[in-house]
Amino acid sequence: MNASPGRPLEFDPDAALDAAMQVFWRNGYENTSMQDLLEVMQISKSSLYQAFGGKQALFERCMTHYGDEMIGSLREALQASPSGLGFIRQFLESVLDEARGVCEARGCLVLNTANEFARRNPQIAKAVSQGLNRFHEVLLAAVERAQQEGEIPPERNASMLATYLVSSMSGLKTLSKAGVGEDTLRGIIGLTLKALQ
Amino acid sequence: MNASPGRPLEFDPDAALDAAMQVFWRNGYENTSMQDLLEVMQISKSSLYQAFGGKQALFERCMTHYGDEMIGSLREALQASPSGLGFIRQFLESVLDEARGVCEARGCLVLNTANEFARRNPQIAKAVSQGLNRFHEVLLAAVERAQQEGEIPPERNASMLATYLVSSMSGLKTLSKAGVGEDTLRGIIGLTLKALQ
DNA sequence: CCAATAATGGACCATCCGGTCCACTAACCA
DNA sequence: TGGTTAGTGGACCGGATGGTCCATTATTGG
Repeated sequence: MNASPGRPLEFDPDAALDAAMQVFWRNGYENTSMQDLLEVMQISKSSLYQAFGGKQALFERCMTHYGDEMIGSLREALQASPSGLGFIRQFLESVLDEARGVCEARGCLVLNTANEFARRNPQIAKAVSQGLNRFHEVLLAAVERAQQEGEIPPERNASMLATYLVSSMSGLKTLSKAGVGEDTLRGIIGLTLKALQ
Repeated sequence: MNASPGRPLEFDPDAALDAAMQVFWRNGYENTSMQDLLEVMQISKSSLYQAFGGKQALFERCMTHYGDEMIGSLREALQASPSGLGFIRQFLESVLDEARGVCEARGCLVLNTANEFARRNPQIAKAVSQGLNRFHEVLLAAVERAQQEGEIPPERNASMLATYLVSSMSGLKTLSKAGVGEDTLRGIIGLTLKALQ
């Protein structure tokens, strides 16, 4: 009764979704064509429409998928981290990998999308907003933990600091994309961390 | 001998360039079509290619034009401002206009372009880098003036602080595009200003 | 008035866009 | 084995894309 009647899928929907996410992440929405998607997803156009509905619907699922993956690994990193502030530093310093060329400077899918669409598309604006909130949640937990651990003064507004960190990360990602060097990014990170005190 | 032989231009190249810049600024490069450009520039396609060479060449000139305009008015504002730090506050708070709906949330053309192209297009990457440097120059002057006026400790690295301000502005613009509210943006600005001390 | 020069409008181009449709095929159940 | 269900490949769609080309028009200097 688990197996549905009829011909089974010839591809792994999760793998296809992940592949699509990677392309959207690298190139943005407008700059990713159907053909690009079909190539990396290893799928025929019919299957894409059958399984995901269309380009924008697929994109929205990619946004959610991105959030799931990112927030998941961030939560793990926070739990594994010896200190809340250490996690925050590690979070900010992850941008250095891009500058060092360890990985592509493709930024963050949520922030990229915020920049590409602004508020022109309400549906996507909502997805962006949700994505941002999820990042905020994790950072809020990290700030509160750092406060309990005495690394951030307890009287500071934790939610505000979490938002500040999102904003800082956004700026760092953009400057990284603009080709700003590792040392400069390090300096900004230092200033940002000092602002938490 | 000043007048060139042949038929004279029927349009004002500066006005056309400015109109093109506005559209690119609002919609980004990929999301601006030739038709969009022709409409706002009030020009025929031949004239556009004749006068500007093509879409990308026009875009690069728009980037420069944007820098000229922005840096010019920022310099004026800095000179007119009663204090260096006051100018910096005013600079950061300009993002609130977008959140309040006073003007469109179209961000900053240079930062938008950094996000849209990353480093995929070397020519445009160079234009972005130049644009960023020009902003850095003005902010550096503002920080140094604030230091002379005793509003920022003289031992702080002025260039680093200027870069930090560029990064902060970038984050603010992105969050504004993402629909973050005015009060939240105000909070981030407060934290950013405190980091200068 | 007549070449020479140069801007203009608009036709035209191949290509790609996202999306639809349908004949074909593969798996399930009876 | 036969009928039902559903995924797949590929042809096809109208429209938009950025870009080219040329005949026409307007202005110059001689």
